[in-house]
Amino acid sequence: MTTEYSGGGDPKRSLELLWGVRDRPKRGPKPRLTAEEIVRAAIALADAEGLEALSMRRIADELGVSPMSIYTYVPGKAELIDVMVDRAFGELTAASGDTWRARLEHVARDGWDLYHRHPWLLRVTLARPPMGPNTIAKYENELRAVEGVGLTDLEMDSVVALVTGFAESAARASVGAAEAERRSGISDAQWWEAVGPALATFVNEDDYPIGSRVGTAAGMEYNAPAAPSRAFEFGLARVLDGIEALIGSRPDGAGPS
Amino acid sequence: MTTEYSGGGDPKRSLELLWGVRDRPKRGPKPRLTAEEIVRAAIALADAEGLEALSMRRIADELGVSPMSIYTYVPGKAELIDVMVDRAFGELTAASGDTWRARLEHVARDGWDLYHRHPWLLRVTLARPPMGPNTIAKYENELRAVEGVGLTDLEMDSVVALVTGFAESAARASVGAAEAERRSGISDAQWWEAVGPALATFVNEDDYPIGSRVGTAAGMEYNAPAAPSRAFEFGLARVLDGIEALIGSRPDGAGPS
DNA sequence: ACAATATAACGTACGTCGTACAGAGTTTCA
DNA sequence: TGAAACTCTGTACGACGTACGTTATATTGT
Repeated sequence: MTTEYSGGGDPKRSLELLWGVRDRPKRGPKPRLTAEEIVRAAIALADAEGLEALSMRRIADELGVSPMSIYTYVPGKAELIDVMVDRAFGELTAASGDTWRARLEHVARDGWDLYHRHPWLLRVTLARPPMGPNTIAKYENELRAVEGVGLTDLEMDSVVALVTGFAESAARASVGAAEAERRSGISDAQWWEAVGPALATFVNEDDYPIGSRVGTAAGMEYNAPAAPSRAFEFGLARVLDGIEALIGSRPDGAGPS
Repeated sequence: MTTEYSGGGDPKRSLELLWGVRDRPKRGPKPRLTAEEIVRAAIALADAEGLEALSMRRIADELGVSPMSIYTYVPGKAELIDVMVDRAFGELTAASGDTWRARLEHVARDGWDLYHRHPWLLRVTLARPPMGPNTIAKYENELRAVEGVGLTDLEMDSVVALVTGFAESAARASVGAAEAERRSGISDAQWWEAVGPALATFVNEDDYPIGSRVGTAAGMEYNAPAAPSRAFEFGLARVLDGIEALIGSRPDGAGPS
C-alpha cells in the first residue's frame, strides 16, 4: 500500500478541479458539500493518519455522507490527491532574502517544513505534476531565487531541481524515521536493542571495521531527536557550497540582490 | 497503492531469512521451493511489472504453487520485500578509484544504475533498513570511499548519506518520468500537448514570467530522452564540489588515495 | 399548478488484496 | 506402527476503488 500516482485522469476535468472553476448547477438538490471541503477533510485525514488511511470510505465517514457521494464532486481518488498536493503547495512562502544563497536556503527550509507538516506528500509520485495554481506559483517562486545571478535558463532549472530534490530527500529520511517509530511503537534505540544482539550472531564486526566505527558514532548521535535536522543542515550547506562554486565561476559572479 | 514498509516483523525471524540460515527440517515432505527462489521470482516480477503488480498470488502463480504455500518459506509480504531489497543491494560494486571524488562518484553512479534496474526499490521505505549481508556491505563500501580524507566519523556518515540520497532523488525523478510514460501510454511531449492548451485558459503567462521562460527552455531540453541523466550529472558535480569545499578546508585536505 | 429535466445521494456488487485458519497429504523418528 | 513434524491447499474475512442503477430533490418551461 500507499504510493499514489498523480496526473492520471482526464486533463480537462482535473484542471477544472484544480482551478476551482465549478459552474454552479442550476437544477437538482442543493449540494451538501463542495470539492474544497472534501479536499480539506482528506488532507486532515492524511495528516493525522497517513496516506494509507486515506480511503474514499473514510473521507465519506468523516463528512457524514455515503462513500459514493464523494464521486459527485471528484472524478476519483487520483484526481482528489492531485488537488490535495496543489493545496499543500499553497502553504509555501515567498523566497525573500538579499542573496541567492539566502533565498535558496529559504526554498529548502520551506520544503523541509512542508513535508513534515504533510508527510503524505512524500508518498505521491509527481512525475506529471498537478498543474494547479499553487504548483505553478511554486515553480515561479523557486526560480525567482536564482534569477539574474548569471546562470542560463537550463542551469536555473537544474539548480532549483537540485535544491528541492535535496530538501525532499532529507525530509524523506527524517519523516521516515518518525513514521517508523509511530507505526511500530518502538523507538530507534529500542529497535536497535532488539536487532543488534541478534545481528551480532551473524556478523563479525572485524569484517566491517569502518562501518562498525562510524555506525557507532552515528548511532549515538542519531538517538538524539534533532539528528535528522542536523543531517539536513549539513547537506544543505554542502549543496549550496557546490552551487556557489558554479555561480562564482561566472563573469557576473555574485550577481544582483 | 504501492509503498511498502520495511522492518515490520519479528527481528529474529527476519534476520534468519536475510542471512539464509535455514536449518534444514528433518521431517515432513521435501520442500518444493526455497526462500531464495521466491525472492528471485518476486524481484523478476517487480522488475517487469512494478511493485503494484507484486502480490503473493502472482508470485505463487509464477512458481506454480498455491498462494498460501509462500507463507511456508516467508512470514509475510513485508519480510519478503526486506529480503528483495537486500538482494538488490548485492548488485552494487566496490567503490574503487584513486581519489575520494572518483570513489564517491562511483557510489552515486552505481546507485543511479541500480534504481533504474530495480525501480521498485524507490517505493520501499527504508527507515529501518533490512540488516542483511548486502545492506551492511553497502554501508561499509560507501564509507570506504571517504575513509582517511580528514573527515570526522560523523561527517563521513553525513557525506555518504548526502551522496546516496542525491543519487536516489535523481533516480526517482528519472524513473518517475519513465514510469509515467509507461503507465499512461503517453509521452511527456504528448501529455504537455494535452494539458498545455487547457491550462492556457486558466493561466496568464505574464503572471509567471520566469517560469514561462525557463519552463519553455527546460521543456525543450527535457523532451530529449537523455534529459534525466543530464540532471543527474549536473547535480552530482555540484554536490561533489560542495563536499570538496569541506574536505579542502581541512588540515590534511586532499587526503590519501 | 404541473410535467420535464437535471442533479445529488445512495445501495449493491465485482474483483482485487494480505493472510488467518483448518485440514489433508507426506516424510522421518521412536 | 504410531506419533510427530512438516508441506501444501481451499476457504473465508474484511478491506479497497468504483461501475451501475435507482430514488429523492430542486429548478425550469408550460
